[in-house]
Amino acid sequence: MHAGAMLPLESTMTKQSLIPRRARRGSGAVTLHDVARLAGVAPISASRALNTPGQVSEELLRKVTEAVAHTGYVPNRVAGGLASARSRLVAVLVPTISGPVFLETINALTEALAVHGYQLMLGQSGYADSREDALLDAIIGRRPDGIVLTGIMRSPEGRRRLLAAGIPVVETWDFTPTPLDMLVGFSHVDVGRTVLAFLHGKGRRRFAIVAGDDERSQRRHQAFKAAAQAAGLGDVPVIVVPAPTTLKSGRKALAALMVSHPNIDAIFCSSDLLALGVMIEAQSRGISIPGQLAVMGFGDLEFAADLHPALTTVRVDGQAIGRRAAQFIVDRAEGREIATHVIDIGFSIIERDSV
Amino acid sequence: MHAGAMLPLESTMTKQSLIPRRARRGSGAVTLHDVARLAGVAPISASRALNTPGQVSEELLRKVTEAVAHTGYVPNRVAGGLASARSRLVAVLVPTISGPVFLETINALTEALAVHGYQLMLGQSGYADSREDALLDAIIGRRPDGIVLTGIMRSPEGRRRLLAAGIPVVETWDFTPTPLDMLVGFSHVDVGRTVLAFLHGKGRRRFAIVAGDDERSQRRHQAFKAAAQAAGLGDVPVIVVPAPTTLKSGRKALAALMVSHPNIDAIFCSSDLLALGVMIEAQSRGISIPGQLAVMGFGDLEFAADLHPALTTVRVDGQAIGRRAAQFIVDRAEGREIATHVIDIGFSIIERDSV
DNA sequence: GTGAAAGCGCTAACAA
DNA sequence: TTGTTAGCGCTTTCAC
Repeated sequence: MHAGAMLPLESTMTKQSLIPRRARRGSGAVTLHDVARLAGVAPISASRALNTPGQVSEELLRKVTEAVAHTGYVPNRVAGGLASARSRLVAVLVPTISGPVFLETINALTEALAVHGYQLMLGQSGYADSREDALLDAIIGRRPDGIVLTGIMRSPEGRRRLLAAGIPVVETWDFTPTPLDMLVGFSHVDVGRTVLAFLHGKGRRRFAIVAGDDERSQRRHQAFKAAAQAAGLGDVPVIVVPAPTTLKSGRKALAALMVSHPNIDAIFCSSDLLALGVMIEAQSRGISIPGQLAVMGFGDLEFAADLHPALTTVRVDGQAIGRRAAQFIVDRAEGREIATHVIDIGFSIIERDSV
Repeated sequence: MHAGAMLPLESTMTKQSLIPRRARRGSGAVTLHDVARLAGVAPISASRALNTPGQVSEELLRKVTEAVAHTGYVPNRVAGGLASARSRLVAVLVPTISGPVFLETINALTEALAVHGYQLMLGQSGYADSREDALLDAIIGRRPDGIVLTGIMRSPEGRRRLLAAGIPVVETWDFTPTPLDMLVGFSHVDVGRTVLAFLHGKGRRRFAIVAGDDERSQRRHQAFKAAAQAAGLGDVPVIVVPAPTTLKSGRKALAALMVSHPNIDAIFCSSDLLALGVMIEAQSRGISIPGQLAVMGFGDLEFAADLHPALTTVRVDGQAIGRRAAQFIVDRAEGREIATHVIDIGFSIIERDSV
C-alpha cells in the first residue's frame, strides 16, 4: 500500500510532508501514484489512461490527463520496464562509429525505433573480439528488447551468451544462411566477384587491391582475388591497411603500388575514403583517372558522386538495413510472428566516371 | 520472501519446477536469488559480493563467484537501477550523427563512460527544436544519470523540463557563461573573429562565407562578418546551405559565388566537407588554391591534412569535449563535488597549404 | 561481516 | 470499465 494512505491525516498533504520514519526516500520525482491520487483514481487506472487510452472512459482519461499536465509527470520507464519485462531499449553494437559506413544504418535505426517509442543504446566494441564479449554482458544486463549487430557474431562465447539471454538479435552488413537469430545483410563474397567481373568487362586486366584489415573487407578482396585467378588474370597484389580506413592510407597505398606494380590499370578499394586517397595521390602524380587507372570504392558515401572524376563504387542501402532491422525487433517485441528471418538486401555497382 | 523458500521441499529443486500458482512468471532468466540460493547465502550478501567485494569475506566471495560462473548469471541493471536510483545510463542528444563533427565526441564519451560501467543512449533530434522536446521526455523517462547535449539548450520548455528532472546536464560544443548546469565548449563568436583576423593577416581582403544553416555555423559567420565590417572591409557575401553540409553544397556554393562575386580571394567554410567541395569545384574550374583563392574549413576532419593542397582549418578537440563531459557526469553520479561547472576547451587554427 | 525487511515505480493477473 | 493484489529483481535501511 502507498505509504501516505496508512495515515488518513496525510492523504491531503503534499508529497514533501510525507516523511516515512525509515523507508527509503525515493527520487523525489512525481510518480504515477501522485498523479493517480490527484486524479482521484487507482494507480493502475492512471497507468491504463496513459498506456492504453482506448480502454478507459472519457472521464477517467480527462482526469488523468489533467493531473499529468498539472504535475509535469514523466513516466519512469525503468520501473515500467522492470514490471513489464520490456525495456523498450534496443542496443546496437558497432566496431566504431568513426567509420562512416554504419552511420546511415544507425540513423535509420534510431528513427524507425523512435516512432515505436524505442530508444537506442550504443556500444562500440572496437575491432577486437575480446572487448565485444565484455560489452555484451554490459548490454545484456540492461535487458534490451533487441540487439543489432554490425557484422555476424563469430565469437562462440558471444553466440552462447546471446542465445542464453534469449534476446532477439539481428545480425547485419554481412551474410550467412545460418544466422544466430535474424539477419539483414548481403554477401561480401558476391561483392568481390561482381566487382572483378565488372572491371574485367571494362577491359581492365592488371588489378590491385587496397583493403582495410577488418574481416569483411578481407572477404571481399579474397573473393576478388580468387575470381581473378579463376579468370586467368594471375595474382592480384594487395595492400592491406589498418581499419578504420583513411584517406591517408589510400594515398600511401597508391604510392607503394607505384613502386611495386607500376603498370596496374585498376584498383579496387575497400572504402570510398581509401578510393579518394588513391585519387588524390594519383592526381598529385599526374596519373589520369580513368585513363591510366580505374578506381573503384565501396560504400557510396555522400561525397562519392561529387568527386572529380565522380567515383564508381559499390552501394549498399544502409538505411534499408536499419529500417528492416528495426522492423524485425519491433515485430518480435510486439509478439508478432515473423515469416522470414533472413533478408538479403543486396548491393549495386554505381557506375560513374572513375572507371 | 522468495516464492521458493515458502516451501522447504522446493529449496533444492531447479528453477523450472517452481511454478507459483498465479504469480507473474518472470523473465525466466537467472536472478540474484538463484545465485544466492546456490551459494547458500542471502541475496543481499550475493549482491555485496558482486558490487563491493571488499566488504565480504574471502569465503563468501568464493561461493558467490562460483555460483555466478555456474549459472551464467548476468545482473539485471534495470532492477538495480530502479532500486538504487542510478541507471548508469547516460544520454547524448545530437542533431544528427550523419555530420561527422560530433563523432569523435561521441566516441570519446562512449569510451570514457564504459570504463566506469556506464552505457550511452543515443538521441537524434534533427535540427528542429520541436522534436527535441519530444525526445527529451523519452530520455528523461529513462532516468539517465546524465544528459549530454551538443549545443546549448535554447528552448525554454526544454530548459524547464531538464531542470525539473534534476538530471545532471552537460552542454557542449558551444559557450555561454550561464549554462543550464555544466558546460564543455568554446565560443563560436571567437572562432569567427579569429578566422577573420587570421585571413586578414595573410593579406586577404575580399572575403566570402559558405555556411550551414544551423545555429552555431550562423553565429560563427555573423561574427566573421561583423569583424570584417569593423576592419573596414565592407560587406561579406554569404551563401547559406542546408545542414548537414555536404561536399556538393560546397561545389554549388563556389559556382554561385563565381557568378556573383568573381573577384573574392578567400572563403571561410563552416565545415571541412564544404571546403572540400569548394576545392574540388575550384580545381575543376582551374582556379588555383591558395594562389587565387584561399580556402578555410572548420572541424579538421581526418582527411583535411591529406587533401591536395592540405586544408587550413579550425580544429576543436572533440575527444577532449567527450572526455570532460564524461568526467563531469561520473563525478556527479559518484557524488563528488565539482569545482568548476564551465570549461572553455578553446580551438586552434591549423595552418596548412590552402591559405 | 551477514542478514531480514521494506520498497524503488510500475504493470500483469485476477476479481468485481 | 475500474480496482485489488502481488510481484518484476534488485538495493537501502536497520539490526545483529
